Order: sequence, then C-alpha cells, then structure tokens
Amino acid sequence: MPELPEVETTARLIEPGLLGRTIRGVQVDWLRSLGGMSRGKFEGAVVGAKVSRVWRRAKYVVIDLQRRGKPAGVLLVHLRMTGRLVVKGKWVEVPAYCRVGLQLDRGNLFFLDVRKFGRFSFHPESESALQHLGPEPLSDEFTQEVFFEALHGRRRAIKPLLLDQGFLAGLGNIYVDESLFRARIHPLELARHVSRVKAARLFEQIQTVLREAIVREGSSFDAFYRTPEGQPGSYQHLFQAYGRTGKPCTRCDRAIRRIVVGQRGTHFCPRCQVLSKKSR
DNA sequence: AGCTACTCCTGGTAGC
DNA sequence: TGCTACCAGGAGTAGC
Repeated sequence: MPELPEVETTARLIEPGLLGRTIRGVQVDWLRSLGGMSRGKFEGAVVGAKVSRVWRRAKYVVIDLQRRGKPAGVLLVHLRMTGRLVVKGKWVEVPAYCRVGLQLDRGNLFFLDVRKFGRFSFHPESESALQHLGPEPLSDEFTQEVFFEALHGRRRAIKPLLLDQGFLAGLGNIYVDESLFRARIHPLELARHVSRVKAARLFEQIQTVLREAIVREGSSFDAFYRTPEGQPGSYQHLFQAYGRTGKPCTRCDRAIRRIVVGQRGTHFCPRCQVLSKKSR
C-alpha cells in the first residue's frame, strides 16, 4: 500500500508530464473520490488552472495550481490502499478503475483506484488541509532529540504511534514493521519506555528504510502498487518482517510472528524484539 | 489521552 | 466449475 516512498516515487515520476500543463476538462466517475465536493464545483475550481509544482507531503501528492501566475489552490491526492496516478499522452481509452480524469492541454492525468478509498480533492490552499500532519521523517526538523522527546511524553504503544500521521508523517504498516524490526523494538513497547539508545536506533532505521525504499521506487508485492510508468518497485525484496510470517528471522532464525495491533497485521521476531517488563 | 470498533470498498483466494 | 465467506487495510469517526 502506498506509503511515503511510493508517494514520493509517484510525485517525482508524474511531475515532468504535468508541469506547465493547463487543465482543459475533468471526468469524474466516482464522486466520493472528490472528498465531498460536487462535480460542478470541482470542475469550476480546476478547469483553466495551470500546474506549477508537483510535490509530496506525508502520503499526499500535492499538485499546486496557478491562474495568471498567481496561486489558485491545490489538488491533494491520497492513494490510500490501491490508488494510482498515471499520465498518458494524447489519445487514450480511459484505463480500468479510473475514478477521476483530468484532460490537459497536452495529455491526461488519471486517478485509478480499485477499492475507492483514495481521494483526489481540491483545496483553496494547502496549509490548512495539511496542518494536522506531523513532521516529515526525512526533514531537518526531525532530529533524534525531537524524536526522543516526543516519544517520552506518550503512553501509547510504539506501533500505533508511528502510524499516527499527526505524530510522524508518511509511515504506514509496512515501513513501521520494517523499522521496528531493524531497531529491535517490540511493536507493543510503550513509547515512554523506549530508551534513548533504542530511540536513536529507531530514528536511524526509519530514515534508512525510507531512503532505501525511495531509491528502489517503493514496494510491490500484490497486484496494486506500480509506479506511474507501470513498473513495480523493488523494496519488497528487502523485507525482513512484513509478510514473512513463519519464515526465519534474518538475524536469529526464529520464525517471524504475526499479531494484530490496532486492527493491523503486525510482523516481528519474538526473539529479537522483546517486550520490556514495564510495557507488559 | 488513547483505546476499540466500525466504516468505506473490491479483487483474490481458500474452502467446499 | 461455481458458489460463499473472508481477508487486506489508511484514516476518519463514534463511544467509552
């Protein structure tokens, strides 16, 4: 499922086909993808606008729009489970599972989404729509010290906390499991009981996992995530925990266990990731 | 504050 | 073969 590395890859790969393009028309095949806006309002907001920038914040692809050189709102695209963005050239038949399409002065942008959880929504400006999000894990403002202090005040288990986009932006189920595995921290360890040493390890592993996954253009292991060019990512070959239930731990050979934490499948090594007594 | 349960969705697959 | 039941899950929300 698309998390920070997959969304980063998507934003990077669609940008060349969108930059400077003007939106000529819209096609909406699933109204709820617009996140509550009517078809007519959406059309009025975007038709005639020009794309000035494509970037990523948390798990959102952000498409900045302009009119006559001035900011004219943003499109926020959240891929959720099965969303994809694809830029196609001149003539196309509409791809399967297309929920929203933008006809451009050159080419088309399609939002495809099998399960319809994703969103393709217009906002007058990005700040208020993105203000609920925590720090970017690869930004300068996110430091070891900031991370340790933030963990210190929380009584929640570490995994649900890392999945909370208001605490830290961009991580999802896969990269949380991988980061906790590499840092040797049990997913149910209470955040306040994560020592300074372990917090430093987790900080490093979160950044390492994300950077490596970006280089590999994300993870593809089922029929869903593909880059906008249709290629699978390759980080799934480096999974050590996620989806490896029953397989040997790469460090100690013990079988990887699967439990459910906050309704999410959670994978860890019961020997390497031990729950401290305080957190039991 | 932070937990659980529920909702939204559908393709794939296991079981019969 | 063809059917049903169940599974995956990000984020928002309700209720405790």
